[in-house]
Amino acid sequence: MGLSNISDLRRREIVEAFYNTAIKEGLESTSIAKIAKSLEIPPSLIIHYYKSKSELVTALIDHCLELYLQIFEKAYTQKKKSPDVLYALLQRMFSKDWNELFDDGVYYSAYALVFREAEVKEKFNKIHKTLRSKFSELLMECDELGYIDCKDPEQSSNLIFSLLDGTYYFISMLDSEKEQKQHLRQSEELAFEILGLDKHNKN
Amino acid sequence: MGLSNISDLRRREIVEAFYNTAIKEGLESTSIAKIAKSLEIPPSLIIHYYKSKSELVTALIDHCLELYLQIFEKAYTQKKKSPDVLYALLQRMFSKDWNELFDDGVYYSAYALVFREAEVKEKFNKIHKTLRSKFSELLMECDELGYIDCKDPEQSSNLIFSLLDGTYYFISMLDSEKEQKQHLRQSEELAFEILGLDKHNKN
DNA sequence: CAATTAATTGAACAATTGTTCAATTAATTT
DNA sequence: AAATTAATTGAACAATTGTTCAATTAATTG
Repeated sequence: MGLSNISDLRRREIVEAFYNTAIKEGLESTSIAKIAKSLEIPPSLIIHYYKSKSELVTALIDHCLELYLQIFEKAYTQKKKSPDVLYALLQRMFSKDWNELFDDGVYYSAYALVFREAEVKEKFNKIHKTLRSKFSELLMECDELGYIDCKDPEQSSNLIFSLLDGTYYFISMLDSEKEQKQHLRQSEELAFEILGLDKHNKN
Repeated sequence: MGLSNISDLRRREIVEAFYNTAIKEGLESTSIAKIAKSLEIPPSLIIHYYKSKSELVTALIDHCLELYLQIFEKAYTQKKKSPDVLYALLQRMFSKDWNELFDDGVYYSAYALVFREAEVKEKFNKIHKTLRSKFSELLMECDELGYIDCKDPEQSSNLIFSLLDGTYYFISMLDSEKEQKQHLRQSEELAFEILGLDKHNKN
């Protein structure tokens, strides 16, 4: 990472403090003063690195989306053979620990901005499309190897992501972990079906 | 509706002004003063009807969820035979006009509170479970009539809702209506498949 | 070391936040 | 019509909001 000079370090430090404060207090009710307090610096120093609040919010969204992207990237580079990658990835995607890699509260707050700020909409759109097309490529490879039965990889990718996003959306409302896991299992099963795979008869 | 006395009317009026202001300005940056301004009343009158801001937010969430519920309820009571209801409902659910019945920006902002306020979490949970179980009942009826092939209606209901929610989540990031519709069509198709139905060969 | 650039501080700013309260007007009841 | 209750107003509140700016300290360069 090219965080050479002290300026870039401070900038990152500030955004991370923003992120951590937002987890506890909520994105919209996290003020510059609160971030400053958590870093034990004066608020004016924050404005020295980010000219305005909205610039800071933009930086946070970039930070979040980058983090989100990295979580996926990591999964792709773990194993070698495409089918192994796919199998491991699917299993992780539809699991609780995957979900806990990232704070959903902050994420949804940021997501709400999509409806008012075109720039934010674009950012989210870009990341999600990247994720889907990467997954689509993986599906294509697996299909060529005869590991899955997938006529339209792009479509399957979309469906699996929609299913995934919708599942996380729903389980966030649930209190019991048991229920959450049950829903994840159901969705995972359907994901495997979409790909013409039987989860427990890995062939 | 039992909105007899002037007090209840005012209360509703205030919440609706809140909702409408939040559509434009965002939920979190809609202040009591702004709501008051839009109604041309002093802020103190709002606090007279809702003791605090958080009480007002609670009322808005109730309003939103009620609205959301009503949209579904309406669909159930339109036709008589279960299969017709199901077919019409599915088609509407996965359509753009359905999506436009409600402001998603406000909805997601409210949803973000799920992660910090247990009370809000409970409310959302309740509504969504109600919706899913109602739909599940409908599936059961349709299955008994041999219209669909559905081993586990509850599970199918969950999957279809997850798919639906995830689809709306994604298309909110898209600019072009064409793309949005395409994704909706894909998801709708899968929904029909889940139920063992062929959309265009209605039998 | 001197000079320059960058980082940090603290005081001050107007505007807005949610909320309180006493005073006034309007509606309802006796 | 008088008395009581409810609705509405406007002024005031301390606290916090984002932001500016001049002054000071620290780091880097010549």
